Amino acid sequence: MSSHSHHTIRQAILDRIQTGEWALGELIPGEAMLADEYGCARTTINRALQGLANDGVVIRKRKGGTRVCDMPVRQAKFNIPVVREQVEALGSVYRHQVTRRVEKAPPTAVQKRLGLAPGTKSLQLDTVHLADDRPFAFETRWVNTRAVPAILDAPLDEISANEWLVQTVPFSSGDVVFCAVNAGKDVAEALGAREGAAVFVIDRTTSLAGEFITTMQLYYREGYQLHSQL
Amino acid sequence: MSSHSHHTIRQAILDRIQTGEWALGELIPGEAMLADEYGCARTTINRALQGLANDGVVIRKRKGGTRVCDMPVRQAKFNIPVVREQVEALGSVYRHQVTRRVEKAPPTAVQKRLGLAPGTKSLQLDTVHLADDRPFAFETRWVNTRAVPAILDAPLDEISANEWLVQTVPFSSGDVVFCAVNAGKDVAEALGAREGAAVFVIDRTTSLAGEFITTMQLYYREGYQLHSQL
DNA sequence: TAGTGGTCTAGACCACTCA
DNA sequence: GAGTGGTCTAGACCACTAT
Repeated sequence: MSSHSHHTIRQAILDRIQTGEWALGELIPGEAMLADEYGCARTTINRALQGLANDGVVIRKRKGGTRVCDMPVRQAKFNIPVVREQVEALGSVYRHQVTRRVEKAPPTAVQKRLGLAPGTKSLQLDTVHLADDRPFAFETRWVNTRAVPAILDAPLDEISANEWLVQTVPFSSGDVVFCAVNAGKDVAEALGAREGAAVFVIDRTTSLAGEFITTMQLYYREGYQLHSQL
Repeated sequence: MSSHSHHTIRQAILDRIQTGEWALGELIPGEAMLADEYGCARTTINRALQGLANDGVVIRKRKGGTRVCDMPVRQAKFNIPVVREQVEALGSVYRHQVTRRVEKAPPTAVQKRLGLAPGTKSLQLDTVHLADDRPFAFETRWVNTRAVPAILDAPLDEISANEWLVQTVPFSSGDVVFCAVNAGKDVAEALGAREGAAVFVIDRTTSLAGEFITTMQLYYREGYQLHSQL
């Protein structure tokens, strides 16, 4: 009876795919048939298959049936934690320093990203994140003060802009880009690295309800790695 | 009362969180209560909330209720496609070249990763992936021939090892690491880049049913970016 | 121990899409 | 037009855990 849980059935079906019972791209039996085979309700099969579809293992189409994904695209889910938590997870003491704070009209690239009218002022913030007083990451950020005016009064020496935003504007959406760059003079200096060092970068722009909030680049110190399961 | 779809309700609840109706870390009403409020079955509320929990927006505990996640960890889901598809998605012609193919005992680091007994031979493969005959990525790989003996007879000049493995051993699990490194002499040469260039690396080890299949590092050409939504 | 989420069921209807 | 997945419901029981 416990073999009727959608988890169990999902794993059972995955096994049958992995053992090659159904080849890549092949149609697998319909929900009704599987429900009959496993002796459970169709709803349960549905959940199991939706889970597999969500993981990219199968593709489902109404009337088209369910088939094994013929070009399995590996999906990896990453957690992008607040820097302070990363540092503390390493057992180090976190501290941050705001190295620049100005209000001015951003360069056009940033202006476009934030969807601002030309000449609109924004808040530019550079922050160095420290682990045990050694540089851990360097952050350059522009904040759309029109969307989040309250940030001008935030105590950014006590709480990093990132955390302040997370607490104030939670669950905004946006996009992320990962890449590698050679450290320029400014980044190298902030991180205490040599110029030209390979640095891992997270570039992120977030918005809420269609309004852009902030855009930032986070340069991690050398050797940083981002882990995930797949 | 209006729309009873779990998508709609999920969005409605998310809105109520984003507008601050429920603060970070705060308990939100139980399923039964929400079901009553929205005039739908508890099952429907359950689906909506499970979705939000899956996205890290809320945390749910039996008896503890559902509360807004107080330290929102941004989650990003990435697709890691087969290199050929990446190249073709750019509108370029894909080709690959196997630059090294030897069977020998791997260094201890690789031996441990693949869970091999000391001295066990493995297949080492270096591959250059080309886009319009220009280097796109450089791959170094070790394959556990005990787990996948058939690869010794695979036509790896026609199909890349990656694709052959994907088709032969689909949906294996494993882990991924992203990082940035300065190109060494070999990588620089393979990619046609200068030594020391910042290179984006995907390091991946996959296994199936507890047996390690393969481990590889994929070095992308300069300027490569990995995109995602959050 | 009581309360909350987790899940299964049986039945129903709908929406999409392939032929 | 017909077949398949998508979803909602009402009810039931279970499993976990906070108090």
